[in-house]
This record gives sequence, structure tokens and C-alpha cells, in this order.
Amino acid sequence: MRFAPAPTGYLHLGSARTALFNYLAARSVGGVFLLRVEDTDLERSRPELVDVVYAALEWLGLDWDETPVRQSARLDAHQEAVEDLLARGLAYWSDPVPEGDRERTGGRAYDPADRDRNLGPGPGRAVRFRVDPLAFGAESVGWDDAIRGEISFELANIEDFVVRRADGSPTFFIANALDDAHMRVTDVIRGEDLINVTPKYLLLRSALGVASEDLRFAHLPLIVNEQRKKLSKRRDDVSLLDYRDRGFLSEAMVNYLALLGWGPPDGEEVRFDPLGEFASMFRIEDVGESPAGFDVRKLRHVNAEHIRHLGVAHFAERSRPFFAAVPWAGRYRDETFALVAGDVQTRVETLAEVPEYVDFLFLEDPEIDQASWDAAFAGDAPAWLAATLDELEGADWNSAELYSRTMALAEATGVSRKKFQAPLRVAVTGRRVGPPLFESMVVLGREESFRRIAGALDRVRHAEAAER
RNA sequence: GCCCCCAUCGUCCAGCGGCCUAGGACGCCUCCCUUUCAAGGAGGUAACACGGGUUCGAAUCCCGUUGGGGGUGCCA
Repeated sequence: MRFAPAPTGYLHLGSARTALFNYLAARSVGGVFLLRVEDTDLERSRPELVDVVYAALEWLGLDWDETPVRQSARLDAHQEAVEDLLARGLAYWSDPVPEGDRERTGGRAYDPADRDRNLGPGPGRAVRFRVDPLAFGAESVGWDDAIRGEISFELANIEDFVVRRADGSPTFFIANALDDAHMRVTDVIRGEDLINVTPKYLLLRSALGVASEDLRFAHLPLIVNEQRKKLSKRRDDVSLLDYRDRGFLSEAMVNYLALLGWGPPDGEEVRFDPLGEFASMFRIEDVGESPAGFDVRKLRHVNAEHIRHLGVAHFAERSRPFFAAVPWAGRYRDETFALVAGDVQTRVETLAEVPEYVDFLFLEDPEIDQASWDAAFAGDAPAWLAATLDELEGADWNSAELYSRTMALAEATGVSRKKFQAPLRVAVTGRRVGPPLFESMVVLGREESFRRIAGALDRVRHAEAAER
């Protein structure tokens, strides 16, 4: 099995899923997982572009066997094959037909009459493969797709396609067919969007004398967006590594990607060792045939599950890079975060959300969210806060004591615990949502907590004064 | 236009002729728990596109219609 991406500067989610399914298929049957970089196009062979592919696969943990094949390194073989086709009359030189002149060719970009003109090389002239029932020995090409069953195409519907461009470079069709044979690929697993190049691939193999009988094809369903369209670079977030930067764990990505078009037979969707566990139960025939909608909500859920499964120390460690990206990065302390990491872990769906959860522990004067303030400080709330301040003056500074004293006070005041803690929370953290309050206050310390409570009380007085 | 593929809850996955009163997951809603929010627990909402066959029996097989998608490049 092989994964054969064209380096485009990022690894597309769909490509990542294709790579994953190739990997799982290979590992499930003890096969070999190969990599081939399809850099036929000069543009695409720049090292940076290629390295991105490797980096992305490594991040996912899809380790490949053997040294990756660079398609550009096989140029001579491709050229030779083109010469061979030419020599045997299976391909011919063809002139492009300008846009305005296509009526005579039935809308085609080439003129089928060139087939018999015996043209030689010339400016702008490409080599086309002659799709010929006589040469192929049949009127149609087809194969038994592992996922979709029998698929076939009438030769009459297949155009003579370019195998060598006017600039002399061989095209994807020839390189692909040839290199798969060269690498002794037995299973071609790729996206559904390549179904219609498969006949050309088969035709070429036949013309080149490469047997295809033992070749298995599996065309995976496309991954589509909310609009049911193929994920596009323009409208969708398609770069795999961007998900890493947005706080998704690679295990979660692997886990979720595997669920697009497939599902484990036992129905247990969330796996903490998805690569290992799925490999043992994966069967390419079980992959579905209808397009799979990419659902970020579910990805987030899977990610959250994986985050919760991490040991607290690992969670803290993997969160660290996300603190570096924040404006107050300089104030961040591992030791401080470690004290609340466990409480944050169950509350986030991505690692990118971590810093905003605990920023108040690091900022000197965290910004107070106005909506939170308005909600928390309505009515008698300022009085409760003042009372809480008094009550906590003599408290031992541990969460159990802070909790029991505050709650007892709520009880005595006849206010629900939820409402009663609101002003305290907003005073201390700036928001009405966050990690457990008393634990946070312990981390902040008595002095700082009091300072913030006093600050909030001041703010109330100012507001009142302003009203008068 | 032409070629090809697809069609079960909003989404993902089960279902491969009777076990389906269609199952699980995400989301959403309700309740419980609760120091906020989460997490956790208990419920609920919601689908076989349509029409013909085949069959004792169809979500499951066949045909058609409709709908969606992909391709139609001297990109891969």
C-alpha cells in the first residue's frame, strides 16, 4: 500500500485520512506502507513543501516503511516509457486546439485527427496516449473496487490524455502507473475523486505491459463540509497541522479521521491508542461509500475525551506551548498552572482554550467581563460580597474552609449557593465561568484574593457614586 | 452537456432478506449531582428520498425518478 501525496505546502485533511486508511490497511494485514512524493510538477518539488508532508505524517504517527520515493527521481523511466509508447504507435504527438476553434473537435482541447498525422516533436506539442479499443482489446475498462464493487468506463468516453507535456515533462498518469508497478504496489487506496483517472491508469499499465490482475483498488468516500461539498482550501480549514496549532491532539485527529467513512466493529468510537487498536480491526471493505461530513463538534468532543485521558502532568506539559502564544506569556509559571491543571482538564475541548481559563492566576489585574459583572452584582450582591470578605478574614486559607464558610454564609443569607458565589467569583477571576473558585483562591493566596475583593467593592462604590 | 459515484436521525457509524417497534455516537432538550462552567449519571428529540418491481417477507436485492457530489486540465 502506498500514500502518494502531491506536496502543496500543507497536508490536506482528506489526504491525511487517505494516508491513515492506507496505513491501517497495511498494518491490519501485515503489509507494507510506502510513501511516494508526487512532485512531477517542478513547482511541487521544493524541499520545504515535501518536508511539510513528512512533518504532518510524523505528527500523526504514521510511520512508513522504506525510503520514500521521489517521483521526480524517476524521470528517466517515465521518459523511456513515453518513448516506448510513441515507438509502438500507442501514443502520438498532438497540437493543442485553441479555445475558439473547438467546434471542429467536438469541444475537445485536442484534435483526434492528429492520431494519424505522424507528427513529430514541435513547439507547444504534447504527447497523448491513444485510447484505442483495438489496442486494448476491449470496449471498456473496469475493476472490482474493494469499497464500491464493479466500476467500468466505456473507452469511447475516455479522451486521449496527455502523457508528456509540451515542456517535455511526463504527467501524473504515466508516472503514477509506472511507479506503482515499480514499487510493487498491490493495493491502491485513494480518494473517490480519482475514480475517473483509474481507467487511464489501467489503460496505461496494459499498454506498458504491466499486469493489473492482482491489483486491488479502493476508492474512499470524500470528506465534505456542511454544504456537502468537497473540503476546499478556500472555504474550509483543511490543513492538518493547523489543527495541531489550534489545540487538537494528534491521537484525537487520528481517532476522528478514522471515523470518517469507517467505524470500529464494536462501536467503541473513542480509542486512546487509535493507531494500534484500529489497525487490528480495520478492513478496507468495511469502509462506507457515501461522502462523510466533517463535523468539528464531534472532533472537539473526541479531542476533549483524549485530553481528559491524559495524566495531569502530561496535560500540563502539552498545554505549555499554548501559553507561549498569549500576550502575558512572560508571566506564566508552570508551578502555578500545575496547581489547577487537573481542574482545567475536564473543562476544555482543545488545548488552545487552556490559557484563557486560567489567565486570572497570572495577570495582575484581570479584566472584568462586564456581562459577568452585571449579572453577578445585581441587587444585594455587593452586600453579600462584603459579608464574605468579613467572614473570610479569619479563615484558614484552604479550599475546604473557604468553601464551608462561604456556603454557610449563603445559607444564613437565604440565597442560593450559585447566586451567592457569583460576585465573589467575578471579583476574583473577572468572569462568571472558570475553574473551581475556592481552589483558585487558594492558588492566588489570601492577600491577592482580598485585594481583588476589595477592588470589586471599590468598583461598586464608584458605580453608585456615579449614579448619584 | 457528457462520464462516474453516492443516497438510514442535523452529522458520523450499525444494519448486508425475517431478530427493525431501525441500534450506537456527536449535537440539541429535560432532570439529577453541583462552589460557576465542565465532567459524570438518568431520560428525551430525530432517519430508511420517491415510485415501481422481485419475494411469503425489503432499510436491506433489481429498475427508474429525484436529489447530492466528483470529474471533465499540457494539476495531482
